[in-house]
Amino acid sequence: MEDKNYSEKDLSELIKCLKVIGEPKRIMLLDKIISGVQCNCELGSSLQMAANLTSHHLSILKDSGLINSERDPVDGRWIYYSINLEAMQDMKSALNSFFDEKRIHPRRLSCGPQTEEKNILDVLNFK
Amino acid sequence: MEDKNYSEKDLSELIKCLKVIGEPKRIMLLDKIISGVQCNCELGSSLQMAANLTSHHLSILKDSGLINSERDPVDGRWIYYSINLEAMQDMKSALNSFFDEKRIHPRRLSCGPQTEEKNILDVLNFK
DNA sequence: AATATAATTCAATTTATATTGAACTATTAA
DNA sequence: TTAATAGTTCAATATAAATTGAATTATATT
Repeated sequence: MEDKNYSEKDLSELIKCLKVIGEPKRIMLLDKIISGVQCNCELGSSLQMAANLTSHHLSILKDSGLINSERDPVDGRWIYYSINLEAMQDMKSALNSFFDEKRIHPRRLSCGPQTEEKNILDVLNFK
Repeated sequence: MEDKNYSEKDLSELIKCLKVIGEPKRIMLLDKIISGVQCNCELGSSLQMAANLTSHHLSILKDSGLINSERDPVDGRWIYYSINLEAMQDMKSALNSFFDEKRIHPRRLSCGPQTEEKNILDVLNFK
C-alpha cells in the first residue's frame, strides 16, 4: 500500500522555512512588514532592537525568499522590505499539505507486544 | 482607520508553536507520527537518534499540546504518540490567519524622505 | 569636499538549547 | 525475586545562533 508520505525534498524545504520563521524576532518582523512597517529603522525601533540586529534578521528572511527589498527611488539611503506574496503562498500550501488531516495514518503495528489481537488489527489496519 | 493587526496574544501563541516546530528533528518526528510511526523506539531508530533524545523532543511536542501519548493496554511498557487533531487544526488556522493575504498592508509612509510626492501618496494610501 | 544618515558587515561574546552519557522509573517476563 | 525492556530524567557538554559594539558601505546633504 502506498504511503501518503511527504517527500524528502518537500520536508527539507519545509524545515528550512520553519527554521526561519521559528525565531520569535523574525516572525515579529514579518508581522510588522505585512502590516506596512517596512524600513529597517522603524522595524527596529518598533521591536526595540538595534539596527544591526534588525539587518541580520532581515537578511535571513531575505535569503529565504520570504521578503523583498528595494531602495527608495527618491532617497536611496532608505530600503523598504515587503512580503513576497508568492513565497508566502507557497509556504502556506507547504504547511497545509504537511498538516493535512488526510495524511494522518493509524499506528503501524511494527512496535508493541506480539499478540493475536495485534496481528488481526494489523491486517484490518484498525486504529 | 482600523489595522488588520494580529493580536498580541495570537502572535505570542503562534511564536510558541513555531519555536516547537521550528526545530528540524521535531518536525521530522511529527512527520513520522502523522504517518503512523508512534513508539519512542521506532521513532528514534527511524531518525537515528538516541532514545533519550527522542524522549526529550517528544516531551516538548507533548507540552505544546501537538501530540498525545498513551500506554499500550496489553503491555504498559510501550507508549504510543499520536497527533492531536484539534491542536493541529488550531495551529493551521493560526498560520493561515497570520499569513492571510488580506492582512498585507501597503507601506506606511512614516519612514523615508519628506517630499511633496510622499505626502500625496500617503493620503492616497498608494503603494 | 566634508559631513550626516540609513543600513550592512565583521568579529567577539553571550545565550539558548540540542545532544550525550549515566542513572532512574515503570512495567513485564523468566 | 531477579532480570530484562521501554522509556524518562538528570547533569554535563557541545553547538548553533542570537546579540552586541565597532567599523564599513552607500547614498544624500551642506
